[in-house]
Amino acid sequence: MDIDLYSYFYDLVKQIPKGMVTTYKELALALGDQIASRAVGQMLAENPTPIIVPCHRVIKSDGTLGGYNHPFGTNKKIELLESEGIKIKNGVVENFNEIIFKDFKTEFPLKKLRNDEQILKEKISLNDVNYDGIVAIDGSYNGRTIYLSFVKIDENLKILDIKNYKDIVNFPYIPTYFSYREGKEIIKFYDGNDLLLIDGNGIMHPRGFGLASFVGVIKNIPTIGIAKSHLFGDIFNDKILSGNAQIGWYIQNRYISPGSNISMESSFILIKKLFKKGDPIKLAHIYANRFMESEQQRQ
DNA sequence: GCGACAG
DNA sequence: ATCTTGTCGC
Repeated sequence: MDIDLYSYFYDLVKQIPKGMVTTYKELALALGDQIASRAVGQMLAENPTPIIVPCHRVIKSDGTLGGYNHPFGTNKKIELLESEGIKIKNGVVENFNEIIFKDFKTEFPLKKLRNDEQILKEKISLNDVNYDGIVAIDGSYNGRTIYLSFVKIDENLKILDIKNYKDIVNFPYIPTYFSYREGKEIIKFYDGNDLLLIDGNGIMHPRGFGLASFVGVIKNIPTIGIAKSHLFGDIFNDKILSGNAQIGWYIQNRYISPGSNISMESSFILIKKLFKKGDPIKLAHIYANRFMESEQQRQ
């Protein structure tokens, strides 16, 4: 399923009738997961066609207005809402409960993605396989444009090859749904039989299926997730657990987990070895940024 | 009121 | 990852 979540979302916003409002949370629920609330705000901020897509009709769950991307900011939002008959007092919408629109016609796309994951997740293997080389991957973003770098390295972090790709993403960043933003892009451009080091998590994920697992299963190659911050699991010294089961490692302030086609133990040994020389994701990040800046120079 | 929230 | 249209739980 390759959904353009931006388009799907703007179509949802168009359903809010004049004279009514909805909330960021209700739109997130219509997408299929409340965790997308902030992404709703982000997509509204990027609304390419204000008024046509009536983003001014979206307010916060407590009845206050929330932001508006306009030189006059929230004042413009108030003006638009009042012109549609909405009463606002002290920055709060009156009769909030009577005029809140919740009846979206939707197929809950994020729920669909979660269902699809259940099938893919069965294909995760934590058995070691052979691979050609090691490739570290990172993406830099400017709005909806991604600049992706694939940096082939040896075990001493010596750079052997660099490949860069530029694309427009069709999915916002939503916590725990990072696969559908960056993973789709990695899958689109990567071709080979290397071990991939990916900026995010593998099996160390609330649904056991993070970005590195998504890529590892779909490409059927070994992948390791390397995250800079904590998403899921309980840290005990250098191990990260979910219940009794180990799901990852905490090494040098990084959150490491196998994606697929590699064992927990091999992930540890390889990452330990690489980290003695440096952080491969940081390396890929430098090249992704450099690529982004050089492309922007070309304008 | 402050921190979480993979990037 | 950027540079700010959220929500929940402590």
